[in-house]
Amino acid sequence: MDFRSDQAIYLQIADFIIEMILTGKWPEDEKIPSIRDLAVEIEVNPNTVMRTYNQLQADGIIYNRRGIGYFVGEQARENARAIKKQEFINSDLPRLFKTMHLIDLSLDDLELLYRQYSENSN
Amino acid sequence: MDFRSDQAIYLQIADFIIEMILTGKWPEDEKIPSIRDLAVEIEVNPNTVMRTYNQLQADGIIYNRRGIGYFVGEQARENARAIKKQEFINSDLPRLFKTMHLIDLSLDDLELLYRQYSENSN
Amino acid sequence: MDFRSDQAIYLQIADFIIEMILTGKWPEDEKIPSIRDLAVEIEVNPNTVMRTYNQLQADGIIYNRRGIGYFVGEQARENARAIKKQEFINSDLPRLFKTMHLIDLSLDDLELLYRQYSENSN
Amino acid sequence: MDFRSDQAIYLQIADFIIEMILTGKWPEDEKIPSIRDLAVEIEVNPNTVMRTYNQLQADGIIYNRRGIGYFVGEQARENARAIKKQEFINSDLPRLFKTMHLIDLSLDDLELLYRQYSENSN
DNA sequence: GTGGTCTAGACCACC
DNA sequence: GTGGTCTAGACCACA
Repeated sequence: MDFRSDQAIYLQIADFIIEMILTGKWPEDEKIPSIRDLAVEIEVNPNTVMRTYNQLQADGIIYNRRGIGYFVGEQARENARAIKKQEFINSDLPRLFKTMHLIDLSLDDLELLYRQYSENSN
Repeated sequence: MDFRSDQAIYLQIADFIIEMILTGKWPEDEKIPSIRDLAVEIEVNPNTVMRTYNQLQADGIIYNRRGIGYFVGEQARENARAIKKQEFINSDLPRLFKTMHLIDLSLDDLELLYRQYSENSN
Repeated sequence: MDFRSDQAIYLQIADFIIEMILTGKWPEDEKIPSIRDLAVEIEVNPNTVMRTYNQLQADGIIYNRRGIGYFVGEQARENARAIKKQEFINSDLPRLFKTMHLIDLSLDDLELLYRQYSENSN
Repeated sequence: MDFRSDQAIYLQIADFIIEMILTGKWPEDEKIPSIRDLAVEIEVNPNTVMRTYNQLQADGIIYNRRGIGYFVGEQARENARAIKKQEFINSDLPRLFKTMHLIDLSLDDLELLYRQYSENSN
């Protein structure tokens, strides 16, 4: 796993976990890697992973059983998707549209770029 | 002026100035507010405004006449638009599209939201 | 049985057993569930139950006959009540009163809440 | 400042700050000590203080201005008192009353203990 | 100066 | 084994 430098590592780990959940690779109530294991695997300090887990727990996406580990929460997929969607619509989109307007980029242009992106990611 | 906490203030000021230029409110060669005046008006430290002006000058969007002040540069609109566009396509869009995919938001959904946004901003 | 996360599970189990004893549901010299059985019933690790039983035995509330099981001790009710009372007065109450003072809750308010609680628990 | 060992230090610091706010010693919009300063004063690691500030910010009790510091939030007194009160009524009180019942302690007994406590804290 | 992040390593309670 | 807390110290961006 390699990290971008423009965002905190613990947030990028959170995005990774949310992706695992949203794509169904980590189903509901499944145990997720222990803090130590994940830290070793992605080569970061355990404290950094713990910070990620703390936040995801506060968001209701994962939960924790004492001495056992962390688990994917009930309805984590729905919750995570809802949270992400709200964030997206409330804070990303307005900025997106405003920028599009400023740089004179139409919806059609955006559609074109989207198709290019889709092709490249296949 | 109120600032988001997820981006440096000096960058948000830069965006504001670019918006003024792109929308034509500050035309080419027009004097822009002095560092001190702008700092007072938007209630930030003059150092912060200076940082904004320095960067915009480095980008060729504004220029400065010693002892007189800062001015909108020649072809500032074109330059600013080109810079914004590059930024947008290279760094904003990919993450945008990835998020859209994760939260199951289609281009059609986006179009709908765009129309809602357009109506509200009128 | 579901556990709060703000206290060790083995202590919550101890509270449960003490409650059984104080309310007379488990009378003196009666055999209590085996470690294994209780562990299965409340879905915790047997080690955790063992820890509870060890402590209760050390407190003189239960005793154990090798190969047979654990039993409610002689005068377990009196002992348990005395221990709980000491704990309560020495460590719970001071913090309680301090909090009451901070949130501006009077003895009269407390009395009111007590009546509400009594009604609901009937 | 000396800390009990039965609760995390960062939570005890939070309680201290809430007390400062509730008693009016730190009024609304007042700057609170910087992370470093408070850490030096109470002789803990800055990370520990930061943890406290993070939580209080999440609770809406303090807020932060980039590069300047942390401040007592708007209506922090009301919010803090409300949060504390909810916690108290929902989680402390039921346990309190249950324990009182188990150890055969009446409201009158409690009142007596309260008066003793009040005298001692003067 | 301010906070934010990260690492390294320690100790602890708990399961 | 698990997580939770704390320290020490570093580096960074920002105001």
